[in-house]
Amino acid sequence: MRIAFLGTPEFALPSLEMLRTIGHTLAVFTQPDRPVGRHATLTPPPTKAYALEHDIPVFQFEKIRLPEGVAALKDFAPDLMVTAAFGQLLSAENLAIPRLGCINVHGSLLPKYRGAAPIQWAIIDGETETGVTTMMTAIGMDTGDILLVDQIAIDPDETAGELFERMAVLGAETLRRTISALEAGTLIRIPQDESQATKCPMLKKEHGKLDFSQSCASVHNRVRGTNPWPGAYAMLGDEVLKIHKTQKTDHAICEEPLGILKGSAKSGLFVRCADGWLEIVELQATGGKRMRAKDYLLGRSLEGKVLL
RNA sequence: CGCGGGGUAGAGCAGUUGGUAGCUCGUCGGGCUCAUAACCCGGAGGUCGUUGGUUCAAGUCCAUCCCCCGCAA
Repeated sequence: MRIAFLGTPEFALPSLEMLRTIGHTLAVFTQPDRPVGRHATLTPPPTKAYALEHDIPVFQFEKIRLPEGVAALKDFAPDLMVTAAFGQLLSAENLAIPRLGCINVHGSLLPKYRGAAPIQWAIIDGETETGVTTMMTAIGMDTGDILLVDQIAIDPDETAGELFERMAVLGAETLRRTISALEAGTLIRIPQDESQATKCPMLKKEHGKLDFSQSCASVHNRVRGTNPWPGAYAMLGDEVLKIHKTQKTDHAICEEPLGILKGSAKSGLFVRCADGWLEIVELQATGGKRMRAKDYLLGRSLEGKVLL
């Protein structure tokens, strides 16, 4: 088949690779190169880099809904369109181009966690299970009919980055099964139950701000759900302290103020949350490298200081 | 040339007005203890990121380059 692949970040790579390996004729449509890093170096999206390596034609549009995007799609004349973390909304005109329609790979058990960062939000919310859903792309935000679903368990200490990798691989498998069912004519479309639908917002920097008036579990989930991006943090005086990794403890609590720190290079670093002490395992001070909290404490003490 | 912090022992840091480099941990050896994230004694380990300059003397001042990181995007 001729397949137009619309995807941008790492999450889309395993799916793209799967399609190439199977031997479909591909074209990649992705976001324009973006400035990245301290010197704002213009960087191509991962799917573009992959496509270039494998001689797959690449098209980049700010908005594929606009006439040039539509024209490019029509020009490629795809049988099928596949989207995976594309990052742009499609128009009815876009969707009408491929004869077999458009399939989306989404990182949640729809209709829950519609939106931009379903994997992270599932972890932040403390979910123990999530999954990949393939669906017929519709005009709304992840509202199309469900095709296939694969569930996956979330490890209690798993970070969003780790789950991302596993789900990207799973997503490719779910997509493979979906397409082969499509070719076999055995796909069943199941409308989403709107009453069960939830939407999650795009993740912003502020979503990484920790709140120690919450439970240890909530703070821990926030830390792993925002790792590696945007990263969890708290204020230590007027400096930002990034917190990369935490661990639950069973330390007894008294009347300590929330957010207060205790510990040493030997024992480790602990912060007081609503219902207990949470160990801070890895952190990063402003201007410093990411390091184990115990290493950080070799050079300076945080005993009695308070995180806000 | 977007703003800013930093490169000193294996690790994390300190180093005051320029004058033979310190702290905590680890490590090695010895001791003590029922035991310990315990304690005591002793040792090894650094041409202080690069290159050049100022000076009787530079980790410390100046210049340059390399590398790491936070913010912003």
